Amino acid sequence: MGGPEQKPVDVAQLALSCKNCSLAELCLPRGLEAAEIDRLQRAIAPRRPLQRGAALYRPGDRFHALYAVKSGTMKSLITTRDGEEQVVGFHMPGELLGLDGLHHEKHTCTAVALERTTVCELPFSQIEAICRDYPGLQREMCSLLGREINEEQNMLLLLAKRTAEERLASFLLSLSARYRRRGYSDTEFILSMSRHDIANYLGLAPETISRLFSRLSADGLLSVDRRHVRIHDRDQLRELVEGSVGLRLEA
Amino acid sequence: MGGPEQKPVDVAQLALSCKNCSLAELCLPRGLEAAEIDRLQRAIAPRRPLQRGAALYRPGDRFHALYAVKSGTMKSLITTRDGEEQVVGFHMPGELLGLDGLHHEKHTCTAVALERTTVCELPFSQIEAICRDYPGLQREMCSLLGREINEEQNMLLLLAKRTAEERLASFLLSLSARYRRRGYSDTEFILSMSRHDIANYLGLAPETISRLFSRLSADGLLSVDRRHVRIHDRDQLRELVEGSVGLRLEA
DNA sequence: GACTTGCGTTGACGTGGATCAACCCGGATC
DNA sequence: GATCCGGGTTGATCCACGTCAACGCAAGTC
Repeated sequence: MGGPEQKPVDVAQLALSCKNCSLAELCLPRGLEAAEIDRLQRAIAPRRPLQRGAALYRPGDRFHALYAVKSGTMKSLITTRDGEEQVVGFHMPGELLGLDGLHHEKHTCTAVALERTTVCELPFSQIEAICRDYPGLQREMCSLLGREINEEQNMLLLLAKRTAEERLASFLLSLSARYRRRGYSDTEFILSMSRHDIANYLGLAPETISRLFSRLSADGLLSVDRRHVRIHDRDQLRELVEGSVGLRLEA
Repeated sequence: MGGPEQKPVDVAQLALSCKNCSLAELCLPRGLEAAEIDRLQRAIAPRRPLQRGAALYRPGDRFHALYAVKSGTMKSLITTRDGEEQVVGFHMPGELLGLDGLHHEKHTCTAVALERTTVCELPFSQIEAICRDYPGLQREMCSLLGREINEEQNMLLLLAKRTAEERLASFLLSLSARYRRRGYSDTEFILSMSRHDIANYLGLAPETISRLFSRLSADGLLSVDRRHVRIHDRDQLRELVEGSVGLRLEA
């Protein structure tokens, strides 16, 4: 183990090749050299699609890989002893999950598919090995972990300081930006998660989410039909997030 | 750069030697081999103590090192454009800070000393270099980043789901456990942060913290005098955290 | 020892969002 | 097309906590 020739390249893997992947720009290999990408994609294990509701891993499962979403959406959640759940993240195509297993080499989250979802499996032992030879990937990994930490800190602020309305507006803008990045419309999209999941994630009751959607809708900021969302006034939505205070400074 | 002999070893550095350090067990080099520790400690830069209120780094500062607290306490906080602050962590002796700078190589937090505090500076370029040669340190770094992520996820749950009382109880137990780990009393200690900081960290108002201290005190769970805390009934404190539901299962 | 300053406490009061409950609706099943 | 079912909406009510305001007290500072 550790040599450059790990596995024979088979057809299934070629189909998953990072170069051919439409998510190439979003995924792990941002800013890596060709040789690094080559070796990384040789490490990718093929995986069958997950059905809606299926778990990719559960708390206590041995951590052996990171996962990149190819299509579909997943959620990560932690569970307390008495069965209470906290959704800690949603993962869209091109986004990574599994970092919760890095400590102790055991997963602490449950990862569940919100719809039919396929993921790339990136065996962690391979990532580690490549990191040793290519500092570029090591950098990339650190940056990625750092981003996760920064994002969770922003989430702490959201939960500690924001009103329900600000939280939902912020959530919608985040979704919107993520859809834009991968080339979809940023003003019209389908929520892949239930009101219940959104509420849980934002530390609110599902009823509150429902009422807020109605209010924002009545105010003309957006329209909602079931899980179909269309944003009409992104600027005003953004003003809600900024808490109406400040930021008029630079206008 | 990159060779084994980076700098001449001087007296100041010897004084900071990881081997002599009373925090040896708590700090980064847990589970590393002698050679790795040797090289790591040669990289440690000496630093003058920070006065109470002084900032170690600010948002936008170039990230070039991680810091381990040697004595004193620090807090990390993020700031919004309109000056709003969110405390995202407290750092006690033996604990690390600076991970917020890993993404983009710029810090996003402000790190402030809560009292006179000294820190070890671990230049990140050195850590990276050593990681390449010693897989043990690479593992350690990943584990450490993973722990940070896990802890922040637990914090999300705390903010999203817990009542004020549960939050404070949880915070006190966390402090208590951290004091114990470093050999201090876990039932009697001095809070190095203000009520304001605690409240901010826990997403509450300072008045609420004050009232809760009074109540817990009246109920005999603990006694407080200014910043001096003594825990009388740790079990009952723990019951508050568990939310009174469940967990009676295994008793 | 008077004066300030900043932190902490306590009380009175108002409210944002949780909770409880009823109902609606679209999609699946037969 | 009747039945069921899970998710979503809406309304009525309640309460945990924020807000505002007054006050206490320790530690400087002159």
